[in-house]
Amino acid sequence: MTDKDRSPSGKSGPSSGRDPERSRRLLIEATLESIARKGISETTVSRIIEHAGVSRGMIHLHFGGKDKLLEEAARTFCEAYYIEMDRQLAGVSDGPTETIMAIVRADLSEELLNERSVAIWHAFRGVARLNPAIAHYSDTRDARLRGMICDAFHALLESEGDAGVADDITMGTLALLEGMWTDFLTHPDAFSRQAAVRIVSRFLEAMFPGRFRI
Amino acid sequence: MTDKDRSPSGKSGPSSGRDPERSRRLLIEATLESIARKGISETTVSRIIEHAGVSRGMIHLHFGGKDKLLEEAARTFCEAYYIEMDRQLAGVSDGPTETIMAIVRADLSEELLNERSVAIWHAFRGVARLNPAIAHYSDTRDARLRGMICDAFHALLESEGDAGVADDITMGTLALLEGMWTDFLTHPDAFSRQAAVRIVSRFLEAMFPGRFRI
DNA sequence: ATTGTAAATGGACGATCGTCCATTTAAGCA
DNA sequence: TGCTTAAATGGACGATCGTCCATTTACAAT
Repeated sequence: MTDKDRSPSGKSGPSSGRDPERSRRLLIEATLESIARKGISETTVSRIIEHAGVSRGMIHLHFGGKDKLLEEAARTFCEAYYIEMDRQLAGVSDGPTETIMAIVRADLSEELLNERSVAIWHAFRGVARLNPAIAHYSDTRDARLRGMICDAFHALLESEGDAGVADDITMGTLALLEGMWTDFLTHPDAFSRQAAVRIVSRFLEAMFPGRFRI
Repeated sequence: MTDKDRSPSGKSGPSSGRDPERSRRLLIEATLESIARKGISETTVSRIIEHAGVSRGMIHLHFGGKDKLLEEAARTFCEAYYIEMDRQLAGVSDGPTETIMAIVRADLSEELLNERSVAIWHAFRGVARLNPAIAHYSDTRDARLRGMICDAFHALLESEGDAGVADDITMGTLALLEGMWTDFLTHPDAFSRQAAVRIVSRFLEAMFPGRFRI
C-alpha cells in the first residue's frame, strides 16, 4: 500500500477536504433529488449546488456543464435500477416461471417502484425524445432483461407455436409493467403493489394455464 | 340573424382582424406544436408567439400567463383524444368483444398514436406530478373509457369469477396500451401498430379463448 | 364623422438562467 | 518550510426568461 492510498476517500477527514469523487457523487445525488422533488424544469444550477452544498463552479469543473450532469444523473439512476434488479434476482434460478415472476415482483417492489423513482423516470422520459443521451437510458428495459424474459417464455412454450410468440408475450409483459409504473405515477395513493402483481399473474396464467397460479 | 353575427369569425376578413377566439386557438396550437417539436422546457413565450404569429402581450391578455396557457393546451390536447376516440367508436356497438377491440384499435391508430401525440403526452406526463392542473389531463384514460371496457369485460365474464376480475383485466388492458405508447416513444421506427394490436389480442384471447381470435 | 370599447401591440422591466474564470484553499512533495 | 498542483470557490457576465402596461389599432355604435 503506497502513500497514495491515504487518499481523501479514506474516512480520516470528517467532511471537508479534497475529494473530487465525493463532489461528483454529491452533485449527481442532488440533481436526482431535485428532479424528484421539483421537476426537471425547476432543477437549476443554483438549486443543485445548494442541495449538494458545493460551490457554483463545480458543475462546470466536474461535468463540463449542466447538460452533461443531467446525462450522468440519468446514467446513474438507470444503473441503480439494474443493480437493485440483479440483487433481487440473485437467489432465483429455478425455472422460467420463477424467473419471470421474480422479475415482475422486483420491478414492482418498493425498492424499484416508488414515488421518487417514478417521478424521476417520467421526468427523464419527458425530455428523452430531444436528448439522445438521456433517451438511451430511458429505454423500455434493456436488452439483457428483455432477453432473460424472452428466453424464459421460449422455454415455457417449448417447441409449439411460432417463433414470434415468445417475442410478443415478452413485449406484452414489459408493456404491462410500464403501464403499472404509469398508473403509480398518476394514482400514487390508490396504487396497490399486490394488485399489480396479481394482474400480471392473471394475464400470464391465462397464457400458460397452471404455470402462474395466483 | 342580427348584425352581431357579422362577427370576425365569418369568412369576410381574409386574415387580419379582431378575433379573440382565433388568437386563443392560434396560441394553443402553437404551444402544442412547440412542445411536440422542442419539448416543454424550450417552449418559451417568445417561441410560442413566434409560431402563432401574434404579439407578446397576447398570452397574458387571453390566458393570464404562460402557466394557464399550458394548462389550456393540455386540456385541448386531452379533449382531442376523446373526440377522435368517439369518432372511431361511433359505428361499433355489436358486443363486448367488438367494443374492446375497437377501443384498442383506436388507441393504437395513427390518428391517436403518432410521433406528435406521444411526444406531447409524455412531455405533459413529465411535469404532471408537480402541476395538478395538468395532472388531471394526464390521467390514464378517463373514467368513461375505463367504464366502457370494464362493462364489456363484465359481460364477457358473465357471472363466473370474482367481482374484481373484470376490474383487474380492465386495468391490465389499459396498462398494456400505456406500455405500447411508451414503446412507440422510445422506438418510433421499430414500432409496429399491427404487432401492438396482435399482442393485446394474444393476451385477451388467452383470457377469453375463442373471443379474440387473432 | 365622432366616440367608445376592446383587441392587439411591442418594448421595458427585474429576475433568473448557465457559463466561465480569476482567485483562494488544501494536500503532496522536495 | 516553501513549492507545485489540482480542487474548490463565488462573483461577474451576457442571454433569456415571463410579466406587465402604456400605447396603438380596428371595429361598432352614436
